[in-house]
Parts: sequence; structure tokens; C-alpha cells
Amino acid sequence: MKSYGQQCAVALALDVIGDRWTLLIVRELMVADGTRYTDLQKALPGIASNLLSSRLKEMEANGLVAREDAPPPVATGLFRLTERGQALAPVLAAIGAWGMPLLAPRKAGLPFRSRNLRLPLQLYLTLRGAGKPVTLEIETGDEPLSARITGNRTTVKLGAVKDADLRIVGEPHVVFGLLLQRRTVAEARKAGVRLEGDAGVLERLATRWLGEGGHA
Amino acid sequence: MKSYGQQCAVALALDVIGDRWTLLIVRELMVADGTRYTDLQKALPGIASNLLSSRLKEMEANGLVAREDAPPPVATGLFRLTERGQALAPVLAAIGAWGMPLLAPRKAGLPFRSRNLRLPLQLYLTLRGAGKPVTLEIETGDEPLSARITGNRTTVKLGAVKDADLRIVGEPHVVFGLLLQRRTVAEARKAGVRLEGDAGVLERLATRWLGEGGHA
DNA sequence: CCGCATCCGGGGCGATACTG
DNA sequence: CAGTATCGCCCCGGATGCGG
Repeated sequence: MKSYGQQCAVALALDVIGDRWTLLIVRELMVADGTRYTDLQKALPGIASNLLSSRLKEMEANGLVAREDAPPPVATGLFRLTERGQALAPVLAAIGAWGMPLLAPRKAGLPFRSRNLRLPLQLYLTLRGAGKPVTLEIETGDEPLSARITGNRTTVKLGAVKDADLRIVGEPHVVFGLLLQRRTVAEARKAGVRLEGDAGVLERLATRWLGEGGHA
Repeated sequence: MKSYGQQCAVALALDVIGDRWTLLIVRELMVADGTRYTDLQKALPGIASNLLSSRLKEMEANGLVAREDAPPPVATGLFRLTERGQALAPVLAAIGAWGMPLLAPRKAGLPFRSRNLRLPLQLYLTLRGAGKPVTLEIETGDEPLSARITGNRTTVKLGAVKDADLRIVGEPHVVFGLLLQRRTVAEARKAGVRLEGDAGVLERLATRWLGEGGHA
């Protein structure tokens, strides 16, 4: 991208992260650090192969991404965020919070993908006070998710888990609203959400960031 | 811009604000709400006339911007941020904070413009505790600035002011570092900054947001 | 002057094909 | 699997024109 040529922190930042696809690549690496080229392609439907390739090179040159030559058995390269790349978390959080209302009017037929729940849960979901970590299994959209929420950090992975404290089953936007506390448990149940396990752990969850915004 | 076509808050947000120039237009309107077309051009060196025009239309269609048909005497149109547009402040704040370190290696010969100080001061500068508003006059870069910091809000305008509590004169990056509290008063003085007036008001200033990052 | 609309050259982007 | 190569298109940047 051509530089804006301004001595301004926003403009200089956009010189680096303003290219098409770049922030979405960061988003993907933020939630699944250590990712293969092909998995990035799958996570970013519509990106051209050459674009992904050149973006990754630029991002490496700009210090956002580091490539790593794989663990011994397999012979593939992995991409990781550097610390500087991780530092983009507040940027994604702010953009995501602002974009939340756009989720409401279900864009005619845009498919919902469970994977897209990973980032908001990782960024916004946290534990109220101290206490034992909470493990959730979330059954919505096209594939199951599991989330582990500790005091410091929330990590979300694709796939089920067996030792979950609570299993949540239901429509994507309702489950989303419940987890981000824009819907009460009662509302969620009424909208068809099923809770299996210790529903009490929901009391121990909190969200950060979400200012006002629409009803997801 | 072509949509990313993902049911994800970040992707949907970028569908709206991800276009080239869009966020810089928001930045400009954020700091000088009610701006004329021509003044936007001057604030965005390098933007093509047709691009500015079409961006403003898109932004209006997306509810970020409203055009207003001017106060009676003059016959020009003004552009304002809507509430939805104002809600992008945290996005610009996060991007700016991330981009701050990029300011350090003075991009070979990029001219420093005082106007570019307005946003960071407006976003990050605040008053410690309660108390009377503080008015600063800042003499650095290509034109003077004045900032009024109250409990709620900081507003920065181009041009001098007569009733300032404190006048600050010096090199841009040093003045910037002083105001954002990355340099002490002693360091700033040593770097050639002159303080005229009640230097004590500096004690009453605080900054928000700035995490770690390089030395501006 | 102010607020665009039009035209034109260049480059970034998107889709597909191809290779180690 | 992990990219590179190629090609058409459209967006962007720069200049000019034009009505109010």
C-alpha cells in the first residue's frame, strides 16, 4: 500500500495494517497462533493465494509475523504473531466492538461459522473475580467450540472437549448474546438455548469492552 | 470495497471502514467536526478529489457522516460525524496507540504538521481528578495550537489563544513526549522546551490508553 | 473559489493455473 | 501442501474541466 505520507500515528499505523486482508490475517493468528498457510486460506474465504503469500511477507518484513519451520515430524511452516503483532489485540477489540451492531441484520444468507466466535470470546470474555477456571463447550453454527476461561486469559479452540463445566446448545446469535451478556439466561432459554451441566458458572463470567451498541 | 463476506464483527466493520482514506477522514472530522470539503482536501494531502467525494458519499450511506447545508451567510456544505461516526473514537485511539512507536524513527523528511497533534491530545489527554479546566497554548511545528482540557473532554484548535494557563514552545516530538508524559519536565527543558506561565498545571494532566510502546 | 465529474495511466486485487 | 505465475479488471492517484 502506498504510504499516506503523514507524520501521524494513525496514518503510519494504517500504512502497515491498512492493506486489505492484513487485519483479518492478524485476527486469525490471534486466535490460533501457529497456523499453516493452508489453514489461513481456509479461514479467509476469497483471498487469492498470491495475496496471502505477499501479505505474509509484508507482515514479516513489518515485524508483525514470524515464520517458524515446523515441529520435526511434519515438514510445514507455521506463522506466528510477534509481540508487536499481539499488540494489535486492542485494535481488533475496538473494531470488533464497533462492528457488533452490524451482526444484527443477518446479512442475507451469509453463512455463520463457529470459528468466528473464537475472537470475540477470547477478547471479551473474562472471569468475574478469582476462582477456578471455567470450561465451556459450545454447540452452535457449523462446528463445536470449547472455551477455557481463566483469570488471565480466555482460549477458544475448535472441537469438543470432555471435561466441560457447561455445554451450551442453540442458535448462534442467541448463544453469542448469552455469552456476551446481552441476553439473560431466561431469555436465552426462551429462545431455544439448552444448558447442560453447571449453569451456575455463567454467573462467574464477565465481559469487558462492549460499550453500548446494538443487540447481537 | 468488496465485502469480505464473513459473519464476523471485525470483517463487517472493515467492510465499512476498511477502505483507503476512510479512517483518516473520520480522524479529521473527529477533531474538527463540521468541516468543508476543501478543508478535508487540505488535511488529507494526496487524496484525489473524486475519491474524497465518493468516500463521503459512502460514509453518508453507511451512517458515519451527515452533510449539513451550512450556516446562512456562507453557501457551503459542512460534513459532520454522526453518533455512529463518533463511536469510532476508540478505534482511532487503539490504532493511534499502536502506531505511536512508528513516529519515533522520523520518516526521512516527512514534514511534521501541528494539526496532527490535535487527535492524540484530544483522545489521550485528560485531567487528573477534578478542578478548573486547563488551557494550553502549544507552539511547535508549523502553526500554533491551543488545547482546553476539562474533566469531560479535551478540545484542541488550531491557532493561538490569549488566556492560556501555560505556553509550551519547543521541538514537536519533545513537546509531544512531555504532554503525553513520556518525558519529564526536566528532560523536556533539557531538550530545549520553554514553559511560559503556570508550569504547575502539567501536574494536573493525565493520559489514558498509552500502553507501552516506543518513545515518541 | 467550492464541490464535484470526467478521463487516463498504473498498480493492487481476484481468480485460475501451474510447479516443487 | 505451499506457494509462484499469469492475466483481466477495477480501484486509486493526478490532472483537467465545469457549473454554481
